[in-house]
Amino acid sequence: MNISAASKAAGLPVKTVRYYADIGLVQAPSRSNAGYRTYDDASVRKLVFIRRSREFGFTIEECRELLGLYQDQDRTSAEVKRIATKRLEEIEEKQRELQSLHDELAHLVTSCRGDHRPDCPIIDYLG
Amino acid sequence: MNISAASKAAGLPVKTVRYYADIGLVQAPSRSNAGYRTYDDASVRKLVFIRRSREFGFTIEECRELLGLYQDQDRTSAEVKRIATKRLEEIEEKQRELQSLHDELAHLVTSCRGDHRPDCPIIDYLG
DNA sequence: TCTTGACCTTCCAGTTACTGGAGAGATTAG
DNA sequence: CTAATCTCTCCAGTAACTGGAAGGTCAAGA
Repeated sequence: MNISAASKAAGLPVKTVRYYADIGLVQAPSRSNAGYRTYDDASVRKLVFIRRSREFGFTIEECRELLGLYQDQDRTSAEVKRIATKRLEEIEEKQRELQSLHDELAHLVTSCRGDHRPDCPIIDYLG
Repeated sequence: MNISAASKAAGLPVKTVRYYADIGLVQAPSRSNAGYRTYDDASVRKLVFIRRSREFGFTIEECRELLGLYQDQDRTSAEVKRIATKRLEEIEEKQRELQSLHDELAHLVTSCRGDHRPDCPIIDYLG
């Protein structure tokens, strides 16, 4: 499988697949005579694993860690749960921040008449 | 006022204040004989304006736009409201994404026993 | 007066996770 | 055979800073 087939199968851009190989996340198993990267199903599975983990907001380094656990037959589910729980807490923290941001900004937006006059409570508040 | 006094007054790191000058967001009004940047109260007010806008998640370019409106006596509150409303919609979109992410991950975390055995629904789901 | 330490300068590099493009070689279809 | 498509490597850029090196400046104390 050449890189574009692998990238389609994994749902990732070709550039990204190459990038993941560069940073040592998922190497192409081998090269063709012409030097083309050749992928097999196992690599594609790893790429899919990474794509999904990234969609969950795990950083590349967390993906590296998860991938290590994914490939490790002896890992305990406790280790995986620890990482996922940490990530969940980060999401919850982000949600709280976003909520207070939202409320404050929504208040400003509703209190601004939004007409052609120059007085604006948003600017007054920011300045 | 030297840069460190201005940075304290504005609540921003010195590096960031210098950076904002480099990208033409807030120039230091003048330099001392020794070449030190000298800030006045007006610059500090602009820095505070930017810090608060950044805390609201406006990008640097949006800050530039808002700063233009802030300094423009002829701007209408409608222009400001337009930018703030756009930002509010982005926040709401982000909240929805984060919520579905949260629910999915929370489901996985609760379904994982988190013991010393290797079977783990989180890994099963991601892989 | 000298020195010490805090403060200031510029410039370069690194961060995160890619993305775009140039220039060149390989492969495939018609 | 040629044109289109694919692939390669390498370089540079994104956003918004942050860290550090090397060196100039300033104020206070011995």
